[in-house]
Amino acid sequence: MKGFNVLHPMGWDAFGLPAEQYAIDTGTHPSITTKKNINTFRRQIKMLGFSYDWDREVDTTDPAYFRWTQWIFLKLFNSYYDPSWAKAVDISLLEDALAEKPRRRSEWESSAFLASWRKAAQEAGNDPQQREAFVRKTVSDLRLAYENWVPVWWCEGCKAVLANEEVKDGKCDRKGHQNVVRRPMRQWLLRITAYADRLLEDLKLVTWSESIKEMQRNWIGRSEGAEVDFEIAEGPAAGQKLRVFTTRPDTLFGATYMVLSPEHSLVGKITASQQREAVHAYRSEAARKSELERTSLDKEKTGVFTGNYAVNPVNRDKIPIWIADYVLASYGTGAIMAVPAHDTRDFEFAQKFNLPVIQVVQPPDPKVDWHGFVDDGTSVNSTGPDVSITGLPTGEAKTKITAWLAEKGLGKKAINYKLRDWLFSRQRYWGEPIPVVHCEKCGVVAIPETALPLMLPEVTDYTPPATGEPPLAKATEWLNTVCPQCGGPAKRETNTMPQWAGSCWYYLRYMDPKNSQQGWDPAKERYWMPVDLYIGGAEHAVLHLLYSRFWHKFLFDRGYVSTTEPFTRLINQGMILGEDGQKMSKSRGNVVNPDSVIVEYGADSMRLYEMFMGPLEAMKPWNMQGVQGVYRFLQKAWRMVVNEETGRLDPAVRDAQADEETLRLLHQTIRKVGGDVETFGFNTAISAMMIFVNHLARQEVRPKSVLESFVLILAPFSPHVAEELWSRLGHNRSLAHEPWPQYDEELAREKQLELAVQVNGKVKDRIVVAAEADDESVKAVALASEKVIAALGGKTPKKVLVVKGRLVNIVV
RNA sequence: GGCCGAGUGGCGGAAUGGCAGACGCUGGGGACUUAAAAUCCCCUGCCCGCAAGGGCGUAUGGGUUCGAGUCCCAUCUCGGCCA
Repeated sequence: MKGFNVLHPMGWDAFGLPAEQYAIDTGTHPSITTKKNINTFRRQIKMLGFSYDWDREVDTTDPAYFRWTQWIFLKLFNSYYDPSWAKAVDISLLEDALAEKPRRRSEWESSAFLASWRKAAQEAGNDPQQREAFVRKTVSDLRLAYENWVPVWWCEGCKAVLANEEVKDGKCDRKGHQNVVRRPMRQWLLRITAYADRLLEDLKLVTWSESIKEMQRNWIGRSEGAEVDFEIAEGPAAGQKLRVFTTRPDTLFGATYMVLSPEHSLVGKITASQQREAVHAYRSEAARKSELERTSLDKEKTGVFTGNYAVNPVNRDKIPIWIADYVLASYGTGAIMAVPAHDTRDFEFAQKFNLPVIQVVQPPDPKVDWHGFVDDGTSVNSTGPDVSITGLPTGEAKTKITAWLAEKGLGKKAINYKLRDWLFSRQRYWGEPIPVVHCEKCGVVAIPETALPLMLPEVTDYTPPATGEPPLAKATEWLNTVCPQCGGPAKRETNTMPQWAGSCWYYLRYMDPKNSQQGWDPAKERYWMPVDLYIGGAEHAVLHLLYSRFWHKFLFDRGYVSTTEPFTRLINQGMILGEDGQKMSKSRGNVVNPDSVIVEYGADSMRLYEMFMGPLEAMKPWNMQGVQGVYRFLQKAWRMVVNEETGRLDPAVRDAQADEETLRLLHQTIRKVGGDVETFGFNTAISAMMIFVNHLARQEVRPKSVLESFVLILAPFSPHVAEELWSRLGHNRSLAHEPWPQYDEELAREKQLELAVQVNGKVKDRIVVAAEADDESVKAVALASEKVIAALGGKTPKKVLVVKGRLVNIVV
């Protein structure tokens, strides 16, 4: 109606566990269940009359779709991240550089990153075989999609690996299974950490709510500090370096012990024999706990002494090395220097195990206790044989000690992120197959793009083998294949992609959904991108939205998209709760089924009520009586036009001139509704339309032109009723082709205004003045009011304030 | 524990620093009807008062301002995310 070309699509992100679980339980192929559910959702959505462009419908489980998900995976597999250029680059450049191929020499010579790897390759030796092995390892280590053995959450109940975010309170968040343990497995990972800084930086380019941005910042968790090397003091590992990350290098002199995470690779080597048993027992205990349990502040601290010591580089002190589960292998280096005086967790731990606490920071306020003081202050007791930071404020102390460490080769400035690489494989059937094979001779080999889509094998048994291998391992015919590189025997990758994969790029497919030659046509991409408005639940704040941004930036680097960010504006619609104010759930029995609401009140009432309930972003409870309310409004709007007795146009509807008041209200309503739509204030837009209908329904003459304008502004909210009224008003073309009504500022203007008159801020009277009256005459009318004179009680006003169109305040 | 957000009638919620409670629901009264539903009209924040009228009110306490639901400080409660 406003003449914009709007792409308003709908699609289905349909890979995932529920359909697979159902398949395991019933033997029904997940694609059948998925199709059935899609059909139900589509029917319900169509019933509500949303004007989605169904020609653009996508389904992430459709081979014509996931072919391109797999294609993006291959692009990731065939790229490395070049920090000196801060972008992803085709892996062939790395290969050429390491092999010193003349091809693209000037290109690879200009990368400092490639230069350092070339140097490493030269140092690997001159033996061609050694050299080749080094190149091969380096190339596979630097890919953006890579394999690694990682301790992952293994759910005994699901027989599947869970992502960190699927484990809540040490339980499986999907099915509530209790038996979740850490276990190392071969996994695929995507190097999202390479993009950490850009994902952080570019948040300033998008119009999202501050809270969502903040969640992403916290999730990425960038912190600046230093890496410091301590030396192992005793045993066979003596002299080896134990690296820690700390955000507080200024507190190094207060380090009284060290803590390794139980999983740390050095634990075995450094543990003294008399402590071996205790350490082993503690490690297996820790494997069962979730990070939440382990790092919770109110939890009683636990830990075991390894029997070994480390040397503090700043003062040569020998300090004991412990292991404790409050240190996580996945954060920093998996080891910390403990400064109990100025870290809450270290302090608790030291108290419990009677470890020394040394003050090294003086709080700015001398009344504040330094025990457990974690903020900035002034360094004290921080003088060693070679360096001193005593007397320096925290900021300067950090800089000085870090510079000293770097100079002595004992450490360096470092930035650490909480963000981990994205665990990108699942041991499941119902997901996109990862398009690589494992060849005995060539290792991991990507299948050629022309062989995509790589289909899932048809199977009858969806249960995973108890070995922990994915279900696809059972499909032997599919599994055994030939290597695309050497033609020898090879096995297909049996892991599938996680549910997030398909939804990472679906917005791009909407722009060109039927293209069989490419994922999307670059010209169409340039025309439509970026997504102007993205509406979704806040539950996607960190995962989907971060993954999607990561893929988009990667595609940008490789030249496949033209924008650095995919979603310009993001709005999080609030959740609708059940009538009891609780989250809707089958078990609570408070679920509202749209089908039955539509049968009783119609689709327009359902739509209108959802918009009228309150602000779009707020969480709000459903209320059937509220539906009844908007239903009444629609009925009234209907009767304003159609006579219920005759079923024809009401006699009050005439080709008449509208009176001044009606016309004014109409133009005010058009203005209000139009403005509210821009700001997503649907609830107040509907309220304005209610006021309009309440007025017009009372009129004995209802000018047809006024009704027509009203029906047009009602249409986006209540399309079915509006179309029908439009037709009853004598039109035989859909109103969707009509222009949005314009309002006339002059006609919308009030001619007379009622102003409040306050004496010392309290309302004493109301006066009516002409809208264009100047301040002086308004003042005069206000001061002439009897009630005002009475309230003044003979006193002379000190000041009289006139607020245009609002009120007069008389100060005495 | 940290970060973010929010606290307004019986309920959902309105309110560019300018008349708090728009609009809707609920409840009450009335009209129409044999009756009911639907519809229409009136009332509906709390307290005092027969009334006219007055007082108090946006979680709590303070502050800025002619004027604060709105801005600032502190506290409490709830929600979300993280640990």
